[in-house]
Amino acid sequence: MDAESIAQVRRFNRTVGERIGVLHDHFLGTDRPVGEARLLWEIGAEGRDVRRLRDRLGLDSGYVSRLLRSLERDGLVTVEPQEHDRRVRTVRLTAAGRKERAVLDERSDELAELILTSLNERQRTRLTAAMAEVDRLLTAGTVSVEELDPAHPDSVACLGAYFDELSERFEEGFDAALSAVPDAGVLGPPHGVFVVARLHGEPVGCGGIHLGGDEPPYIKRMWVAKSARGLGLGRRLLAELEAYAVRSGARSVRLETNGELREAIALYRSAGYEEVPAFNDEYYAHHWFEKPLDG
Amino acid sequence: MDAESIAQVRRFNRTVGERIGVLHDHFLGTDRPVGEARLLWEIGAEGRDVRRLRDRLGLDSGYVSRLLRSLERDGLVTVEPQEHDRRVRTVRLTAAGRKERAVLDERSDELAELILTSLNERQRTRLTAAMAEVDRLLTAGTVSVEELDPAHPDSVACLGAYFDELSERFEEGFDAALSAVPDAGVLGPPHGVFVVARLHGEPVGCGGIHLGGDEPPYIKRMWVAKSARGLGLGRRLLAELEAYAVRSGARSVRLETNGELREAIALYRSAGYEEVPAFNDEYYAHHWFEKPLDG
DNA sequence: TCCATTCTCTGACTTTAGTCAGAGACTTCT
DNA sequence: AGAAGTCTCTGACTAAAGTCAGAGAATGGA
Repeated sequence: MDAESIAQVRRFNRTVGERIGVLHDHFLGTDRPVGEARLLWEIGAEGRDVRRLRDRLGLDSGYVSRLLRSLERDGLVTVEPQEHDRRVRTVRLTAAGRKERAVLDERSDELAELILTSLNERQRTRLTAAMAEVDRLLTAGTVSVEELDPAHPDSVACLGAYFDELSERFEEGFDAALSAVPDAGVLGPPHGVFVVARLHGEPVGCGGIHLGGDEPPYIKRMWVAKSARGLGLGRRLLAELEAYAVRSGARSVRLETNGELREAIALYRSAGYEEVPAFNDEYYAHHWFEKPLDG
Repeated sequence: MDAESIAQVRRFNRTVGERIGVLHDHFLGTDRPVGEARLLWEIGAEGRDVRRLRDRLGLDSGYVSRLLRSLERDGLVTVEPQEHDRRVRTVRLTAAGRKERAVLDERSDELAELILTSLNERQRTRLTAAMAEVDRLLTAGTVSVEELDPAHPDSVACLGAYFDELSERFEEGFDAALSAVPDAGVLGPPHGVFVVARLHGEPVGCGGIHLGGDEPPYIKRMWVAKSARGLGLGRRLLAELEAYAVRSGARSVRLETNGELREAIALYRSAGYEEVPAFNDEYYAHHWFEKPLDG
């Protein structure tokens, strides 16, 4: 790693820590300890399971419990057992809690404004653009990719979201039953692998590969959630699947795609895929690609 | 302020807070409470007065005192009365203290590396570029500009640094005695104003304007420290001085500059200054400018 | 010289933030 | 049905972080 990059990151950490970190805690924590405020914020408008809260904030279970008790005493939240599993408890904001949360929300806005007001129009535009870039790239660094059973709830959630998106984007809609690999099962072990990307624990992308005897392996169901686009995640999932193919001794990989999916096509081309004649009769495919693997 | 900018700043605050803030404290605070570590860091290689430390970190005097006592017990710092004012005490790092500080330094590097390693080469370049931009603009937002007596030590420091820089940049050197406004005093009240820019309390830029009877006011001694360039500070100082001219009822302002000072010339042109025939006999001037003020 | 002010320190506190070891209610697996 | 495991909670702690009211030394100005 070159020293100049490291020095730049350090300068950034310092400036941002001073300018935002400090202000942030001061702003949020005026009426209420920071711990409680963070918790209140993290509960969200919909309510959340206690264990999720703990995970998200990385706190001890006893500690969270105590914080919740304190918020409950102040009438800001209610804690009730979940319908289906009465061990798990769900926290929900009361009307007062929502109000308090709205105050935090406002404070966040004020802080943001405070940062922007000292700049002129042009600087402001540049700052927000640069912040968006930093935000995107830092977020990209926290996405994890793991192999998962295609039947795992998170895999199923990804595939569902993918199919929904296809229905929306294809003029004729999308029916999984017409698609050549109707059962996602073949994408999992033993003849393949299915990977899921997570951001803060939430599944935000997936992809699978199937090893088919003498034929080159076949990549399918590549998807990235709208909220996680622009992070280079598609490329990363693709690389993961190709690496698996290489480990399995494959000399090339194949995939096909629909003409509507322009970003995907661009990704495949830029990742070294070449268009080839149709190698299957996938109903929704317009383009067939193959990439040689020299690993 | 538009909502989208605010939303972007908030997203940024959140991501950065999670990714850097949290890691930062964890990294620094492994052997030593965060408070002590921050203090140790802030003392710096040269030593620092206790009250400056307090100011910089925004802490209670009793608290700082206690932290220092703890660091002293561990043999990391020495605290001694200042030469000239024995009420003020100066903290200095011992050899052991410098060693401990070097460890913190290394941790900072490691944290920076950690952030970069999860990215590929291209993303890394983009990230550091964007960070530099954010850093610059956030810093720009904390620079304050105030009117100051030209004889104030900070004004004198700026002018000294300015003259040193001119000596370096002009092939023939620079001698203030040959310059048309030899006494900076005329730039202060009652016939003018002298402004100094500060970043974290340190003077980093200056400029003065002199109202000369029937002639248009005359801007002189505009300077920005190397460490503070790229923040749009020159433009800001200029605007400040022009605003003063407007308040004084002037219809235009004038200035002259040396051909070596290319950034300055570019700034003047882009700020609306037009080159005019020489209106004085400043020894070091090559270009004379005037800008109409319609305020 | 005296008085107001500045600066740092000490003692006596409080509040936050967090850890750890169970206990008890509930689910899931066999 | 019984055992093993999950999830949340309580009690009993500790360490860190910070506040507040003086006390005491030193300084600057009238």
